[in-house]
Amino acid sequence: MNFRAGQRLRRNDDFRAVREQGRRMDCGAFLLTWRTRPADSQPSNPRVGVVASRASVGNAVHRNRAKRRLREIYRRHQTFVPPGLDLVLTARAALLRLEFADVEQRFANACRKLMPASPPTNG
RNA sequence: UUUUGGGGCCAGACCUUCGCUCCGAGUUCUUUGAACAAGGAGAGGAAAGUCCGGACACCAUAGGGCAGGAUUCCCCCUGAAAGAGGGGGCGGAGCGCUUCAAGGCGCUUUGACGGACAGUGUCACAGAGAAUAUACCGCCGUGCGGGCAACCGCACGGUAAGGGUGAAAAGGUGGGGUAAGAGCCCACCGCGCCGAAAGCAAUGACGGCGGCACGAAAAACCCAAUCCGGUGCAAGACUAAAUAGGGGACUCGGCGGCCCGUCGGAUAGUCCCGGGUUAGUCGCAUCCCGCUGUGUCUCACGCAAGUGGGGCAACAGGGGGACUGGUCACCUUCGGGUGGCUUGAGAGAAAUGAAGAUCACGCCGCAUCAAUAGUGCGGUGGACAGAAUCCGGCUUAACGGCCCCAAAACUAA
RNA sequence: GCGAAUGUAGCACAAUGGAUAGUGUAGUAGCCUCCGAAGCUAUUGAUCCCGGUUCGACUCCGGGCAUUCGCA
Repeated sequence: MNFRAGQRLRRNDDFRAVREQGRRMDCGAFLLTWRTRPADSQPSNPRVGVVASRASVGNAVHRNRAKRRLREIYRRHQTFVPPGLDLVLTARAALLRLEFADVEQRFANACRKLMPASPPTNG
């Protein structure tokens, strides 16, 4: 199960679009934000961006660690995410205190709710 | 053996499965190019803070002066340089010994360690007096008055010994001297000046002279000496794409604190409004060797420009070697060795991760044992912290372990 | 990453190196009022931290911490 740079959000515009037009779900350890890409771009694999701020997580070591855990969880469960979606995972303070399996379970539950949803797009 | 202080080193090891970044033999797609991929490499002692110093890049050709900033420079050594490191000298503080005391000697520790007769300013409160010293109490003398007297009061003088105030009271201690006192005189000490053994030097054993003339603070302004052009890899270079050859205002400008000087030139420059691009590549990666060039130091020749010799190694180029990891071949006393080839973290919303197992280590509990140790079982812990242009320092953070040195205490011989 | 600036009561600001660090507002208690508001009186509360210079530090100097800002 690969997870290359092409599957990640790399532009500031992408992050801003997800944050302004997307829907949110609080999963305790992290905040899940998602948005369907516009119809003109061909439907492809979902993309994801990971955010861990210094204020909520801590110093550089903890920020890197939080992002690695979120990336690893997404890598294992990316088949649950429908195509054509952009996700943003924002780390919360509790992320590094919880067990890895616990956080993994929370992401799987969130993806199950994600399936039937049809998030609004601004045409 | 324990404790304390100082210095140095390490920052658990190994295996399995999946994954990330870079390099990539090679394979496929008949090419430009794209996809897949064996294999290899992949965080620190502080990568941190960004406090100093450089390299490198651009801005003027980086020149002179002023302004501004930094440092102290008491000396020697190391270093490319440094608010860098090491050693010494000098001073402060503490402790011990000694002295009547001042002081001296030893040990430890510490010092942003030039200058307070170049100048300006400050020293609150308290206190009589705080920098041209000062007479409140006290001490002493003379005169007058009172009292039998001891003595008391007043006035005029002398006096810095004593009290008291303060952070600090204008050399200290002892003796002589005096009406009482005072470097007024003497001895020792301190201080200043001169000479000087020794030492590369700072410094200075020791000797002589001066009777004291020199309060603190320059981390107040300042003065002296030395150094510094500015900006920082988001420096900067190149390629591609896109938009526009707009509108308005002003003027010689480049010029970065200012001036001189210098350079360029109206098809010029600055500012504002509006519009567009904000994509990619390079910069961007081990260490050593002086071969060539740059730079720098030095010696010889020369009036000079310069020429020649030698030293240093920060930068550019080229060559060679070493080390780390890997691999292949050979040898082997099975510890390893020799040779060939290859590699040297380099991201860009930013790679080194996730899960599991074993061993070693620390701590806790239980069992075994008379007790400790040891052994067994179970639990638990591993900090501080993540490269972002590179290098030399400084500072700060932190769990634990090992080694060395010094001091003290205890035990044994 | 590189480079700057600022830290004083809960909040907004003062203080030449020298009394017990002030002012407004907020808080608490009391007075006033039928009850509140306003007003009056009293009171609590602070120099970001650690060192150094000085007789004496919010102030001067050094180191740390925190916050804010700028640069393609």
